[in-house]
Amino acid sequence: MSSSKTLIRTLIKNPTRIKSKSQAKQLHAQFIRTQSLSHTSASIIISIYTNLKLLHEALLLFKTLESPPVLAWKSVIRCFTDQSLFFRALASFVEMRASGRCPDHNVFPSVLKSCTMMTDLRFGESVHGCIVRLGMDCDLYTGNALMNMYAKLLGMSSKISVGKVFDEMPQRTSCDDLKDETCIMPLGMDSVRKVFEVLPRKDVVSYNTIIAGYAQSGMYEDGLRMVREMGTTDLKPDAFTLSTVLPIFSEYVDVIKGKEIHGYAIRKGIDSDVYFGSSLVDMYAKSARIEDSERVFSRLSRRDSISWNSLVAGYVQNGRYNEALRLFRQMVMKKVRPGPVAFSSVIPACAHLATLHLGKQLHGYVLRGGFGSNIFISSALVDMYSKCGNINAARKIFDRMNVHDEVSWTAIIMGYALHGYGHEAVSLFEEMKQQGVKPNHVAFVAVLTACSHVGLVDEAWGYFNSMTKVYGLNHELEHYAAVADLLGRAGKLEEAYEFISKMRVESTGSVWSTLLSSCSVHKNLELAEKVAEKVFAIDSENMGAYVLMCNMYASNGRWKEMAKLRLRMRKKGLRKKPACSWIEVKNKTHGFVSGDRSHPSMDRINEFLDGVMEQMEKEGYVADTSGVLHDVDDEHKRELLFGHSERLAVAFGIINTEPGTTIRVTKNIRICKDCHVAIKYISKITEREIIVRDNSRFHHFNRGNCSCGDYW
DNA sequence: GTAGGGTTAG
Repeated sequence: MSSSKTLIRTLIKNPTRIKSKSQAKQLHAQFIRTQSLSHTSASIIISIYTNLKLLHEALLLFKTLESPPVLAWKSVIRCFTDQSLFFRALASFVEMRASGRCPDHNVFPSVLKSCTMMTDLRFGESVHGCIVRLGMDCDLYTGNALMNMYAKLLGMSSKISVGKVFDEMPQRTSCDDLKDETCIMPLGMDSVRKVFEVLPRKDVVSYNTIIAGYAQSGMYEDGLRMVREMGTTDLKPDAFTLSTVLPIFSEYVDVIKGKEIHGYAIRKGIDSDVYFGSSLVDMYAKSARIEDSERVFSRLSRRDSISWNSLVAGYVQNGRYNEALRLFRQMVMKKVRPGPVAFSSVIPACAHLATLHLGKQLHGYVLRGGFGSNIFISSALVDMYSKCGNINAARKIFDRMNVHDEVSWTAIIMGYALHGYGHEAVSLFEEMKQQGVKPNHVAFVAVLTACSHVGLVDEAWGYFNSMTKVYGLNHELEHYAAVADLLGRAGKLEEAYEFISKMRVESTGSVWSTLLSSCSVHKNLELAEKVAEKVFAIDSENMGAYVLMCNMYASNGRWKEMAKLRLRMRKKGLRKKPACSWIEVKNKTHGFVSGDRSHPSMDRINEFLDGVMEQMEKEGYVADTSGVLHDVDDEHKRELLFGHSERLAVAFGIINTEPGTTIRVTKNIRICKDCHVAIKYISKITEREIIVRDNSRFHHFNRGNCSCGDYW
C-alpha cells in the first residue's frame, strides 16, 4: 500500500474496496502503527467496519474520537439501525445534532427507519422538520424513507407511541432544533402523497412504497391508480410491486386480475420470489381455487414460514381442516418454526373439527413460544375451547386477556350462546358496550343467536333494531336468520313466516329450512308444507328439508306423502346423509354411524345400553318412536332408536373412561328427541356430565337435566 | 429506503 494520505484518498472514493474482515482489521492496525490515525482516517475505518457488520469494532473506535466527524456519526447510526438497536440510533442522532454536526442526506434514511420501528411519530415529524430546513426533502432515499414512515405510523395511529423517544432521551435539552420542531401534517396517506409529490425524481422504491401504503390502509383504488401511473413512466413493476398489489385482488376476490399478474410475473421471471409466491397462494385460496394454491406452493423454489402458512390458512378458509392440520404438522417436521400468525390460522381448524386434544397441544405450543398474549391467538383459543365443548376453559382464557376487542368479545358471547347460557351471553354483550367496544356485524349475530337459544324475544327485537338505529349497521342475512329462528323456536310460526317474506335481502334455502325445523318442533304440518315449497323453490336439493318433511309425514302416519317425497329424492339422486357421532377417548377419535354395528366394542356397548335401559325404564323412561321415519312396527322402531350414533358414542365413552370423567360427543346433525331424553337419564344414572355438540349448539347433560332446558 | 400469511359468523 502507498502512503496513508493516498490510501485515504483512494478509500474516500471507494471504501468498499476493503472486502474482508481481516483486511479491515489489518488496515486499522497499519494506521495505528504508522501513527497516522486522524479523525478522517478513523471515520473511514468506522465506515468500513460498518459495511462489514463489525459493530463492536466500529463502536470501540468511535468512542476514541473526541469530536466525531459526520462520516463517523452516520456510520454509527447506520450500524445501530442495521442491528435493530433503533433507540440507540436515534440517541446518536440527537447527540450528533447537539455536537453541532450537520447531517448529510445519507443519515436520514437510517434515522427515519429507526423512528418507524420505534413507532414514534412525533420524533419522526421533528426529523422531517430538520430535513426540510436543511433542504434535503428532495433527496430520493430520504423521501422514500419519509413516505414509508408516514405510511406505517399514520396507518396505525392507535398503536403509536407519541414522543416516547424524546421522553427517554437523557440529553434531550441539548437538541433544541429537534425538540421544538413540530410539523402540522395532514393525516394518513395525504402526508405520504405530499412527500411523494415533492420528490423531483422518483424510482421504483418510491412507487412501491406509496402503493404499499395505499394497499395497507385499504385504499385499494388509489393503490391501483398508482400502479397505472407507474406504467406511464419508464419504471417497471418488480417483485415488491407485485406482492403488494396481489393482496388487493385477494380482497376483491378478482381471480382474473390475479391471474393476469401471475402471467406477467412468469414473463418477467418474478414468479419464483418467496414474497410474491405467498401472495399468490393466498390470492388463489381466497378466490376458492385451493388447487391452484397447492400448485403454486409445490412449485416454489424456496419456502419460508409465511409461504407455508399461506397454504395452511388457505385450507382453513376453504373448510379443508384436516388438510390444514396435516400441512401444519409437515411444516413443523421440516423445522420451519411457526410464528404467531401460523397459530391463529391453524387453531380454528381444531375448533371446526372439535378436536380438543389437538387444540390443547397447540395451546401448549403457543405458551411455550411466548405468544400467550397475542390477541388473535387468544380469540382463536377462546373459540376453540368453546367449540370443543369446554366453555369454562374458554372463559379462563378470555379473563386472562389484557385487552378485549370486538372479536374476542364476540368469541366468548358466541361460546355462551352455543352452550345455551343465553343470559350470560347477553350480559357479556352489555358489558362489552359498557367498556366502549363497538359491536360489529358478527357480534350482533352472536347476541341474536344467544337470544334465540333461550327465547329472549323482546331483547332480540331491541338488539335487531339498535343495529340500524344506533350503530349504523345494515341488517344482513344472518341477522334476519337469527330473528326468524328465534320467532320459530318461540312458536310464533306465522310471524316468522311474515318476517322472512318481508326481508330486505334475498332469502336462501337455509333461512326457510330453519323455520321448517321450527314447524317440525311445533308440529305444524300445514305451514311446514308451505315452507318446504319455499325451500325447494330456492334450493331443490336441500337434504335437510327432505328429511324433515319425511319425518313429519312419518310422525303423522302420512306414509303415502312420505313415499312420494322419497321418490322425488331418489329421482334427484339425493341420499340421506348418514347420522354420525364421534368421541375422543385417550387422544383417539372414534366415529359411530347410526345403525352401524361394526365397531369392535359393539358387544360391550350393547351390554351397557341394555343394563342402563332397565334402570331408565324403572325411572319412567318410555321410548318416543315418533321421530322414526320408517314404516315399521314399534318394537323395531325402538331397536332403531337404540342404534342411534349419539347413544353409541356416549355408551362407548362411559365404558372407556374413569368414573366421573366428562363425556364429550360431537354429532353431524341435530340430536334426536328421544336420544335427548335418554341421555338425560343416562347422565343421572351414571353420574356423568355429558356434553353433546350437534350441528347447531351444545347440550350439557347433568343430573338428569340439559342446559338447553329442552328448548332447542 | 420498499413486499407476503392471522382471530369471531356463514
